Amino acid sequence: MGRAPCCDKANVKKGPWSPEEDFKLKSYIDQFGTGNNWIALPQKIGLKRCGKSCRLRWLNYLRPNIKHGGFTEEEDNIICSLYISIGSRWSIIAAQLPGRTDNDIKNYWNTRLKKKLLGRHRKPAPIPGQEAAGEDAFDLYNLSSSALERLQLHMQLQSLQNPLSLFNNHLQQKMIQTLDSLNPHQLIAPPAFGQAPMAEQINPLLLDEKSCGFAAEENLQPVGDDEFDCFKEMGGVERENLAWWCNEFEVKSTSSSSWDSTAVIDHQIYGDYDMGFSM
DNA sequence: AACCTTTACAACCGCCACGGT
DNA sequence: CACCGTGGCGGTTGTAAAGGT
Repeated sequence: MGRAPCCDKANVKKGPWSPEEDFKLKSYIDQFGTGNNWIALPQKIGLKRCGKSCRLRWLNYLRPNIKHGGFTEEEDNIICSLYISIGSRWSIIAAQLPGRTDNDIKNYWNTRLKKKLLGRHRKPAPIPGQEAAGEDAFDLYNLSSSALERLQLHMQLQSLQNPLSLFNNHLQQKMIQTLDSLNPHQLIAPPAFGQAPMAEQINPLLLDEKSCGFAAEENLQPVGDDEFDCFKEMGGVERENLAWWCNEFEVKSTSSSSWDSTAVIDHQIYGDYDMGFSM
């Protein structure tokens, strides 16, 4: 037996909110508050809406000091930094951006930022019979799409900062090949791990006050024991083997090397990714 | 002008956590 | 301790607008 619905679906209006509905909801909440009961609220004010729908409407559009659109470059930086480190925890990300809602940020990421930063991945044809050996090979395919996306994004950011390092590192090249040719039957051979960056270069990518100025804010949950969620998914990979992932990532909020995709085009690092997206 | 595709964003859905009973 | 109701969250869908052919 399934759970009971939160409201009577048959008698509930769906779709876009009318100005009248907005007015009813807003003026009631302004006057009486939500009463800590969203489910009962629409009945009180005579709205044929689900309580959840009322809550969403209020939180995303009607409550005071909500900003829509016009994301600044600084906000872009914060969203990207947090997405890399904690993934799609939009509510946490939204908590760092006053006036922004998780829904807004999620939409913005999915429709614009992601394309701007990652480009469009041209799915390659599978290569028959190509398999890599190695007893400690790890299967990138088993990473979630979110984790892959974050790895890819991180590599992109690293290339922005230090384009030459990309070509000096065998593993990174291997990873790029793998991301390009990924299919369910392929494994990647274990790379040579003697080329990890020096220890002092390793930055666990925790966003600190110095670089971003928001790590100390109370709403930001710790990213974990100085590692990325996406790295945690690679259970079979030894931590030190991933050291190269952690080349210092500096939020480039002060220089011209911002998140502008044109910088990436110059380097032509990812030929398989269309970085020509412009906003 | 008509049609098709892409983009942007509002809204819905279902799952999960939590507090009250 | 189990159950229930609710809030919160992230993923997904629907759709209008914009752009392209």
